[in-house]
Amino acid sequence: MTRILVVDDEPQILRALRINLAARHYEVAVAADGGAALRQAADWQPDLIMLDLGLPDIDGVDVIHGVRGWSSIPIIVLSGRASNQDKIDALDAGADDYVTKPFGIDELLARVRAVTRRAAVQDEELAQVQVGEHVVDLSRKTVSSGVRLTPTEWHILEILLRNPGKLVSQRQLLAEVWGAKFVKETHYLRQYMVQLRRKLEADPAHPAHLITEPGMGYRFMP
Amino acid sequence: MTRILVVDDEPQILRALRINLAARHYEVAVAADGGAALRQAADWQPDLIMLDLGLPDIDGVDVIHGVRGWSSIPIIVLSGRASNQDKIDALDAGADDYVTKPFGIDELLARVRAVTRRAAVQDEELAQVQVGEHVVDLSRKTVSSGVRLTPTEWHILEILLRNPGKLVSQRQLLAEVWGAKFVKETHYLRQYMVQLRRKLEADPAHPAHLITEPGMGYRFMP
DNA sequence: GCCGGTCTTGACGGGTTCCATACGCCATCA
DNA sequence: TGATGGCGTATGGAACCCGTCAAGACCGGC
Repeated sequence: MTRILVVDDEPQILRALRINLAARHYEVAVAADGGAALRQAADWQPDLIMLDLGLPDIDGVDVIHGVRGWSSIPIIVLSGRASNQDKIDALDAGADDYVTKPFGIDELLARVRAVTRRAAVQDEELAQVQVGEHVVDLSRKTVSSGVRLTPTEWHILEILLRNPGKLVSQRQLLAEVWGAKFVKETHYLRQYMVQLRRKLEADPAHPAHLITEPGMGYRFMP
Repeated sequence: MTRILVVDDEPQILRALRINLAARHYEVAVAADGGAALRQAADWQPDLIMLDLGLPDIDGVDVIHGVRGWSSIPIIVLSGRASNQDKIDALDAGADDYVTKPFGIDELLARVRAVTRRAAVQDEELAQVQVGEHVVDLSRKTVSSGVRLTPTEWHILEILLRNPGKLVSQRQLLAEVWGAKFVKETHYLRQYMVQLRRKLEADPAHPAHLITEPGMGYRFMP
């Protein structure tokens, strides 16, 4: 189910959007200011953000920057300001679409579908990945032959599998799984890479798919 | 260079868009009706399509369907019809954005950047450089034929490859890789240039791509 | 309160990478 | 022709990183 974070400081708009989106079977969370929005975006990991530019604490464009610093979640801007420069600033900051109030709910929903369409295509393609003898299903969180993974193991494996063939730095893995304060704790990774290889590799001592790049990071080889 | 196909039946709009886009260094092709648009899209392989809905031969939504049948090229719809249903139909047919005439050229350009941004991210990942017999992929941190590089080797090679044909001073290399305090330790560089040439050059004693400029620095020749 | 699974933390051996030193070659210039 | 400076190459030890084992801490369900 698609998770949408709605950010607006007007309670009645928040309420109207929540009801309309929930009726279309979206999962909805709300935030009333920029600080809450950034926190929610990080904690709740929405699939899309609807962002009003006129927030009480932080300027909307800065919220976009704040999110784009670590994520490429689609962002649709809702705004009362119809001026061209506002649109340009928001879009160039990293917004995916810009809708001017007042707007029809049906148009908004169509834009939501348009923006999420691409991301959905990519996710579906990545749903199942072959790792040696095993098939990993990322959306259903299952592995063939009854292999079971712990939450932390899933988290690490997902990051690696979403970047096939690409080097993923230890720093990035530690920051995404444990948080920014743990980027030096490389032995956490060593620990879990052993576990993953034991569960997925045919010969855990000589891994063929979960590869170490000494001094740099790890890599998933399809 | 980004290639944009502009589809509109009004010659003056076609002309205005062509001039404005060309001024921003986009490569532009035009089509005046739906048939020509579908042909051009297939033949010319644009990176983005700007599509007017009011075409003389085919309905704009059907043009979108025609393109989406075989491609996921980004499509921005330009339209005089401001009705909600038109927007919804176009977006659900597969358009990425919908702009209502009249529009500001700056807003349109911002939307072009927003729509092409995601595709651009994927293109960046094709940052491959040919070094003699080998192909170096900077984003994935891989070299063809199983050649492996250490972190320091990567660091030096990246700086050189990102400045193709340009002289990079020893001072700059030492400062970037080891820090400002090491700008005199030129023997570090000699050490690692040997290693890089051994791993990448066909004849390491007579390098063809990783060139020394005596007394000044090093240069990567494509 | 007990128990199983999971996550954190510590310690150790082996291998690789990095750094330091030494030496030979070559071009330039006196 | 000899001195000099910059460069390429070889080699050894130190530091670092990784994989592995093991044990304690934490957390949930029963």
